[in-house]
Amino acid sequence: MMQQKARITSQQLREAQLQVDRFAMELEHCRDLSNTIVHVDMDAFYAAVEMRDNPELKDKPIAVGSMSMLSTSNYHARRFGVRAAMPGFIAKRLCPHLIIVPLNFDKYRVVSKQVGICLAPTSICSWVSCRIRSQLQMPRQDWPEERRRYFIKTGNSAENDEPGKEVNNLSEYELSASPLLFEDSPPDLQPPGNPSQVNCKEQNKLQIPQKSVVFGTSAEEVVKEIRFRIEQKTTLTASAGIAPNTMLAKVCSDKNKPNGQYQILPSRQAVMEFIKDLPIRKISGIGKVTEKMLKALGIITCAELYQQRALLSLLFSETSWHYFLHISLGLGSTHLARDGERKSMSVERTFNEINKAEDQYSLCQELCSEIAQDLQKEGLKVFLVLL
DNA sequence: GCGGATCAC
DNA sequence: TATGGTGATCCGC
Repeated sequence: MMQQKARITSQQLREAQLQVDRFAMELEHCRDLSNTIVHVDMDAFYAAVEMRDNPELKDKPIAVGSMSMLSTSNYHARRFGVRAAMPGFIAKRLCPHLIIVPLNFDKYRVVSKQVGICLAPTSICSWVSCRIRSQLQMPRQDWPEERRRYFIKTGNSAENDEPGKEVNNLSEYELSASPLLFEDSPPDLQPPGNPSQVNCKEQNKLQIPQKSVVFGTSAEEVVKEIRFRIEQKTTLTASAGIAPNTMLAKVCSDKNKPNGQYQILPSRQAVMEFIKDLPIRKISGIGKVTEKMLKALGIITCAELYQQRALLSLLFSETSWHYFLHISLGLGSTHLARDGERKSMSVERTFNEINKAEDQYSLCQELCSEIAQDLQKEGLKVFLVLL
């Protein structure tokens, strides 16, 4: 490639520059800032689940996997350089006290579904992968304050509420208006009969709500609400990114990790400001090899990627330089469906098919019951309310 | 259409 | 002692 580069004449480069800039102008013309994409990412997911279920592991450096291969580590272990995809025996050398916990996929799957349910009532569309990365498209209309109010759990009652235990406690009101649509909602999360009783009197139980929170309706607030719901339901924390497209939202979700969120406001200027000094390696799709190739051309940041756009169009395939140009302009997908089909049952599929469907209601009903059945197989019980 | 390379997780 | 498994995409043949 370097030889190829050496053969490029300044004339060729000028022509390439014109062609690329024409294309860049078209892209700029089509820039869409009207969507809000949220990327939710669980913090050290497997390790967090293991720590939650075994308090002895708290405050200790742990990793999940085996002596041959680790899937992830907690933040304590990361201080020693212990990372995902690292062989366990090497991690042991870096951190002799490291505790390696074997994988429990069945457990992660259950928690994953729980997190998925936490997304549903705040969004119109979500997608949850088995590894718990999830993205969702908003916006929700303004809901009444009661619907955005939560009581904060106290004590240790947060973990592992048994599915189906609290069915009897569901009130008529909760079924229709509660943000919690699942059957196994802990009783202390029920909406207030009287919103003013913020500092609740004791009810001779430990798990009495003492404080309530109300989330706003901005994207930032909705995402805070989602993370709050996840933490209340699973005792695990999540980070999130909010941006006008999926590519940026994913990068953002990493920015204030763990247990934080970051938003790129929907303006061209905000996007460009964020992109400017961002190392290209942070972008999903740019791996070790591509990073190294571009580094050889003097490209580390997105701004440099843009500067070299003409050269890149001569050295790389069309798909590749188009991809690079999109990145350097801060452009990305503004919708979640990649193609028509996805294997896993998901709310996203529901959303896409509803959009196309002639008989929206009956299809929605059908797919919702499918989702419910799916979740029941995992031992979770849900109400799906068609509005 | 197939296999290799790259990438995400 | 010991460095994964799977699926997606792109590319060249």
